[in-house]
Amino acid sequence: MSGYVSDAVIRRLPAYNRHLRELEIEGVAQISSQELGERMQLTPSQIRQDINSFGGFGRQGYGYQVHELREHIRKTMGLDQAHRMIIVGAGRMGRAIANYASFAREGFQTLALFDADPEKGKCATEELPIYPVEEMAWRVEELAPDIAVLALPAEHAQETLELLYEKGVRAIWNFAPVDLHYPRDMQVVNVHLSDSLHILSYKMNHKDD
Amino acid sequence: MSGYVSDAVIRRLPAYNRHLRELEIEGVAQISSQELGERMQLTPSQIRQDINSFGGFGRQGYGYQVHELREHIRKTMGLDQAHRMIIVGAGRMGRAIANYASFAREGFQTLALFDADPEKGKCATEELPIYPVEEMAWRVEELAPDIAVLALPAEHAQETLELLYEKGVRAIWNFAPVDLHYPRDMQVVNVHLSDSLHILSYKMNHKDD
DNA sequence: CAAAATATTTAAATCTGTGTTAAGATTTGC
DNA sequence: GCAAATCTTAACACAGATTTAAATATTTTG
Repeated sequence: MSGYVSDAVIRRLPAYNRHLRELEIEGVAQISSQELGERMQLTPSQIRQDINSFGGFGRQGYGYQVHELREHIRKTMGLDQAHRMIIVGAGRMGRAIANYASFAREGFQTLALFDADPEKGKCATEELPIYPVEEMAWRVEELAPDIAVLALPAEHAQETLELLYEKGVRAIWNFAPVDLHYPRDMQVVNVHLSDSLHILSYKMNHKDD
Repeated sequence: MSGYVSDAVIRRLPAYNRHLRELEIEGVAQISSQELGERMQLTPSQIRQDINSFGGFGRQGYGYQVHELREHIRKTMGLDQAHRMIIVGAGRMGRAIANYASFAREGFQTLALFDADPEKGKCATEELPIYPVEEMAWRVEELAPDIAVLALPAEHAQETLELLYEKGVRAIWNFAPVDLHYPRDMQVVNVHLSDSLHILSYKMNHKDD
């Protein structure tokens, strides 16, 4: 049990969490790999192998305890801990993320936004402060966020990452359409919206396969 | 040359397009897999194999013509054609997408938004109409979009997809945190923001690997 | 200008990670 | 206690990435 967790499994962990949460809400206490597989559109064998790789409990002839399994996954993903976020770039995307309530509910608290033009887009009813980028260096030291969201123009993403690294930030959630370079001890996850839309476009052009 | 294009390559196509575009802007006319590999953080061999799989010409002892290669990739991805989009859900995310200028520049035109409460969020300076969801059925027939963006609560995503399918929409860009079921002749690409953030959280908890 | 050296892609072979299948082991429920 | 259900583990198969060898183009040099 509980050995090396492969990349492929890590990418599926959030889906497990999501589906198990639904099951909990529905009041399902236990489930078999067969049934879970149908819901998640995965083969039962893959589910068994996945779950086994990060700590295999599951009772033979019985299935998995929904709550127990979910708690284990949540802990593995670090979702039992609170996270402090800042958002760099207060355009529509930055503000949309800032106000996406479910992140806060899951323990990802947004502390502040930064923008080159802090006045823009004031209309939205938000209680979060928008600071000018010039203040970022010292404010970051003060706020001590552990995650920074990059929702700014591609051309400023790399330099911003470097400043944030200097100030102690070690995790980046990047929405800028650029491939960043970063030190080994920094964690970066990209959300390349444009890429994603282009893949849809590709698939539309190749319905046959 | 030009045989089966693997899924892994398809996911990398947008990155190729992005980097080649940058090279074009910089005025670079030709490039070797070696040099491109450094920029993209891929091994030169992978780049050569990738490019070869979707029609590879590149001149031996010379490299690839930047413009020619990019045009080929753009055509492969269907980016030479215009696309008509509607957005279902006019919350912050929906409106952020609607106003993301670069999509329009790339030929993805947003025609309209739909929302259960069409009055909400009127402050943003937008020229796009927001229609009530009740009108979706007939409006979709009239507008004839080829892509629908789902930026609505998870619980309404599946039924909306089904209605859209009925009305002829065959491509979905899904932002709702749910795994949709859909017919074989429909193309769906997911942007699971929450999942992506959770993966970042996981990585922060496992810096060692 | 021809021949050798260099750079670079192409194509085939190998390796690695991931998913699937199948056999074995454990628990449940009657 | 036995049959059915279900997980666990190991073996197998496949896709994707890397390495190696071969082919071809360009540049250099005498």
